[in-house]
Amino acid sequence: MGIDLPMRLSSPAADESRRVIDEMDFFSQEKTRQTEAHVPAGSLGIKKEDLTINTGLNLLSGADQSTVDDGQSVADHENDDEKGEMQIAVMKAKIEQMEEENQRLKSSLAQMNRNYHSLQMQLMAMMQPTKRRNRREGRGRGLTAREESPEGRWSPSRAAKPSPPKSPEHAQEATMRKARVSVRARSEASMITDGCQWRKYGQKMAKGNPCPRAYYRCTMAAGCPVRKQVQRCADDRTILITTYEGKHNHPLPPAAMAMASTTSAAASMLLSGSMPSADGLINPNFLARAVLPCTSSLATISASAPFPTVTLDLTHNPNPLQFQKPPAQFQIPQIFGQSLCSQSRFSGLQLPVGTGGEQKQQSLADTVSAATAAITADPNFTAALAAAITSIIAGGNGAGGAQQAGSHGGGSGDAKLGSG
DNA sequence: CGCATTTGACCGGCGC
DNA sequence: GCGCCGGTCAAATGCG
Ligand SMILES: [Zn+2]
Repeated sequence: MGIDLPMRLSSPAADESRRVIDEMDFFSQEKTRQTEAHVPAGSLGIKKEDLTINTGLNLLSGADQSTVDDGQSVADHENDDEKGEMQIAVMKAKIEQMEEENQRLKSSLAQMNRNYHSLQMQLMAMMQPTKRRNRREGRGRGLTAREESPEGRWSPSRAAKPSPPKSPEHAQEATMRKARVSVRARSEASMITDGCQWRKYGQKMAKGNPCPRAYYRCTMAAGCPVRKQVQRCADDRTILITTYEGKHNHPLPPAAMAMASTTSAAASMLLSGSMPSADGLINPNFLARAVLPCTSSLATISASAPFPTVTLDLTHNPNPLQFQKPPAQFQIPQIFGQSLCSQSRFSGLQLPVGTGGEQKQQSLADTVSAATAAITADPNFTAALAAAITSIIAGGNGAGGAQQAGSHGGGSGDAKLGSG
């Protein structure tokens, strides 16, 4: 019946299943991260995604079956009705078995999907229900009674600051959140393309700077806490300073991945300043090289600000200003300072930036993306970085930045920590 | 119509 | 307490 379905389903079905797997993977991660959250037994509908998934499975097993069947029938050819019937019976039995298994898988998947959607619902519920309180309702912001709980919106970053950490886990998050990574790159464009989608939510005139500062937030996923601010250097307007804050909530496109894991890695490491002494000897060096393998750039850590800030300098700018910039730096940076100033594989990084509007798609060639791509291109680095970060973070105090790096290089993860 | 950007108002922290 | 300042919000507006 339905068995003679396409055998060519290979590509589309495979695609489908792959996507499914991705989802499940993501789901599992999410689940892991959210296990603590209590599950309100609510009605959650199964969307068509379920159908899609099931269909895919059916197709797969069906195709398998049909293939076998064809072979058999051809081989047996003719005569021997009994034999043929036997065969048919056997085949039917097999088919039934397959169907059973299919059913099991189906239900299993359905279950998983339910869980997934449940979690998603919870997430949505956490993000949206409060929506916005009517704050500037009557001109006075706090005047109107707050009917809704002050929580509910994606409070984390905001609320994390003043309130004391409730658990060590939170402490870790808070620490991470404080971290910032700023990237300075040469770019004509108003904003560098880093693979993420950003929505502008504000713009201010900086004090000593004629150029305004723009505030963006990540829109790739609902509730993604990542923010970034973009500002042009006052002295050299060709230099764009992008400061990232927070960690992404969701899987990232490959282009953004390296960037994110890089920054996240740097941040994580720097924040874990309390690195265990033994490891401390090795890790910093490794990370120093890992974070920006062969870049003619500088990475500095500034402790002057309330939050630790990692600055990646991709400008390769002879301009002495940036070198003398921060008078108050930690001693840690020497590690970075040294090891990061070398080689010049990236020297041409100046940035092609399509000033014309049409090249948008190619504008991936923006500075950061270039660096990112180059970094990504080196599997060894990625894997090693992932492994390193994962081990450090996880071993240290929680899954903070490991999430990104880990998810990326996860597969080939355990590469060459010792290669350096 | 739904989305993103613009833009003035507002808030909390900080220094005076 | 007041005002400045950096950061954020959300109505209005623009755009596809
Ligand atoms: Zn994000």
